Amino acid sequence: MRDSVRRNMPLFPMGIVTKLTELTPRQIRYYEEQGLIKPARTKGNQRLFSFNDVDRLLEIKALMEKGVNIAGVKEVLSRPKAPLSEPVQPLAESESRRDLSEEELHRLLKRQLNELPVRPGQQHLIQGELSRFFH
DNA sequence: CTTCTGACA
DNA sequence: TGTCAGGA
Repeated sequence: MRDSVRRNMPLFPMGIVTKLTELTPRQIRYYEEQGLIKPARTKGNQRLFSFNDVDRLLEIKALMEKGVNIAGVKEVLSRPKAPLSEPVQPLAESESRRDLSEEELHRLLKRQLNELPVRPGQQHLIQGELSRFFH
């Protein structure tokens, strides 16, 4: 249970995360407002997302692409220790939480990094930022 | 140049 | 959600 420290380590700034998740900064900031994620901040108030934050964001994205609204995402993606009282079955079918293993997550991120179009001028920033994760 | 907050023609 | 302003 020592990986949690690394997965919760504040590492990537907004730019990296938007490319990784394919979400807009607006959306990411909004999700934070909704309490879905709590990225750390630098001394300059810049957000620093952890591996877990990105994971979380990907789940949120997946959920919303399925037509789940913020309220729904909040319920489904219930906090680290939120006691799920009773009414937590708004979805009409069997979509249970998807526990991504670290390998799956790494593979997913690698795939996305390769699919992302490379802009002329600021290409492989991501590779450098994430290299430490791909042992 | 990148990101941040607040606001809405 | 997009986008612009004004600042850091």
